[in-house]
Amino acid sequence: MGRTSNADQRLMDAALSLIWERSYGAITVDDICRKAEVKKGSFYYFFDSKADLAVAALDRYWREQKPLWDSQFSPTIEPMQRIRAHCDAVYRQQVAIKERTGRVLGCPFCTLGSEICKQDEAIRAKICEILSNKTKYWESAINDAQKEGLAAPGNSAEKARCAMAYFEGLLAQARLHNNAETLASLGDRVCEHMLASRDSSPGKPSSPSAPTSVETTAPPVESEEFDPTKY
Amino acid sequence: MGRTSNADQRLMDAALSLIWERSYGAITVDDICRKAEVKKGSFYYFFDSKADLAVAALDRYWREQKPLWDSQFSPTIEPMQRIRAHCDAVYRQQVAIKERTGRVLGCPFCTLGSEICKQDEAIRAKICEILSNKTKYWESAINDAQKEGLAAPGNSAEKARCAMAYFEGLLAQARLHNNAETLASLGDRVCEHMLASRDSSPGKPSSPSAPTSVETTAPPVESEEFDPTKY
DNA sequence: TTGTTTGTTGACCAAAAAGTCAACAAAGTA
DNA sequence: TACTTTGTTGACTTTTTGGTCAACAAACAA
Repeated sequence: MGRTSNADQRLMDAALSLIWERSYGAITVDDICRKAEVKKGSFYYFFDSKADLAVAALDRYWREQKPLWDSQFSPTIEPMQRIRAHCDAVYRQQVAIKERTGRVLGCPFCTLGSEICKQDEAIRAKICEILSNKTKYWESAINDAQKEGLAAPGNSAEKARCAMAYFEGLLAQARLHNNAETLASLGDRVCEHMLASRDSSPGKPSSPSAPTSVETTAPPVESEEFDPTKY
Repeated sequence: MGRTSNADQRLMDAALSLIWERSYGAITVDDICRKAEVKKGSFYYFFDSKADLAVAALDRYWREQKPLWDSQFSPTIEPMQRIRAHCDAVYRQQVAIKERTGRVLGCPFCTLGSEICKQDEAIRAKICEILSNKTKYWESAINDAQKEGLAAPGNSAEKARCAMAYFEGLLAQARLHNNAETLASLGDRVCEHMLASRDSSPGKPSSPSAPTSVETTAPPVESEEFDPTKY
């Protein structure tokens, strides 16, 4: 066997919380080691780099959260109630986080995803994978709600994608303004949105373009030379 | 008078485009100088730090964009058409950006705001200021639409905030997945959202809590010690 | 032409960051 | 007990980054 350790787990915990609170680019390997109370030598014993650790930390966090999602989105619960309860839980989570850290932190996956989507493909792919899993819970609830006439008809995958965009947009706003109270009505707003939104492409029965697919076409040329601001 | 220069403007342009394409934390002063073709000595002649430059760059970009917004949201245009045209323009902009850079970049203000909201108060405040300006255009269009019965009644400031959250959420999603085509229906979705969404607080005629106000209460204690992941 | 103001440059320094490694320590095992 | 595996440590090197500065250059004014 040999010596045992949980230093790798302490590193993942520290990395996730620092990334969530600050940002990926703002923290260093030393910061993570300090918070985890692990020496740098041990860091490189377990992980190749900060990016490598980040992927592991995200994966671990999602695996930790999954049972909660399974219970919140249990088929034994009324479909719209699943989403409402989830939103309420997220609201309470953000309030609690603010009480401890002084800050509303929003969604770590979306915040980090926006930050590094160009920088690190492994992290981006992991975030897409997790978000795609989350979407399945929403989609399933919407399907069930539609069968009972509790949600507007239409492509449920598209509806889930849009509802989550709305949900995540409100979370990002709360983070920026450091205001959790705008999330008090999160469940109301999101449920209302799904009740109302018609399908944007009513003629098409099945979606021709997979919405979760990743379109990572190569840049046309060295992107260093281009200037996105010229529009 | 003395020698003239546009190095400060080249620096602002370079900074904005690098931040937009990559992220704030991923770029260095040297990166910015290289792209702007300015030596580091000149950088520090004009700006105190990367954060200082970022604030100036954001301000400059918004002042450049404002005339476009004024024309898109002109009162001479049908209120819902203003929002639709704006969404369409953003869609086309993102397509064009992807063609040149190989990437859908989303909204620089929201991406950066999410990244640095805890890190740099000056940048955060500037972003809030700009976003608050943007909200005014949406709010005014919604007010006019409500007068004509083209949008659901209710607190227009709240409605503008939520519509923008939805809009920005879809943009962030497009950035993460590097897929501009999900934005093709941006205008449809956003307009439908505003047509449908009732007021979340129907009893209250005026909003008691200002939604744009920034709630920056001090952290309860050294936030270094806390762990947001324990929820 | 001299002087003043404004901007430019490259060499330089200091600090911070990443990354390496030989020696050591703890656990189980033959 | 000796051996093997697994993990820890702190001192170390290298690289990157931020930041400074004296000397120089261009523009205009007296």
